Amino acid sequence: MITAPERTPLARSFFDRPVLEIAPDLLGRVLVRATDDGPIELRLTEVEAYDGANDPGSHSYRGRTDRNAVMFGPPGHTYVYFTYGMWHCLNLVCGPEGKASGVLLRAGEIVVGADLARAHRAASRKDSDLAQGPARLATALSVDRALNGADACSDDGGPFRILTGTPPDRALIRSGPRTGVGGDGAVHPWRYWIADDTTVSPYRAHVPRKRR
DNA sequence: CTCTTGATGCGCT
DNA sequence: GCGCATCAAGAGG
Repeated sequence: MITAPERTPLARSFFDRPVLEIAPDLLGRVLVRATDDGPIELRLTEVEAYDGANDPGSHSYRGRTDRNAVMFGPPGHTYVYFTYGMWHCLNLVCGPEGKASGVLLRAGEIVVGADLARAHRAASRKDSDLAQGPARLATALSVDRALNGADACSDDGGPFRILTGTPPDRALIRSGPRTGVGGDGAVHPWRYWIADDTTVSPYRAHVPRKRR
């Protein structure tokens, strides 16, 4: 069978590189989420890099725990965590193995299965809102912790695949501080997005929560 | 459009 | 206990 080049799955070696190379290179790639009701395909428009070794913003900064264990495993797998008491966020583990780095998938454009995504995202009205933000993205794709550690680089019928897609012109790639990351982690411009794309989430600086 | 706030579970110190 | 890689609704401009 003939496979279009943009439909070629990314090899695991794609993720076995320094995370700061991988993160901008993920823009324009297509994440395929196979659900029981059918596929949902997401063109990535916004990501953030987390580098466990030197990065106080990373979940793996203080070493391995039960929660972040998959970040220390082989690249090309998912890392799903639960936050703010009600949301999930989806990351891709990057190599080299042992570095515990990863990329948070922050936003994208639903290119296939918008009806399925909308069913998961009852609050959304506009198509551009469906995956505009990390927890919205995970909700639209029906991702929770049951999918933590899934292999996204095998074609054995698992819940995820990642296709080559059509990366944007390098001139359209922007970078800046990561959303919601404070402290020493705020200095790194490790958020990457596609310029002028309506599915990119609005930037919010880190704000310590007030006591009540 | 922007800004504020409540909702909520749990990992970590 | 504190604080989080957040979202959605509501108020105000």
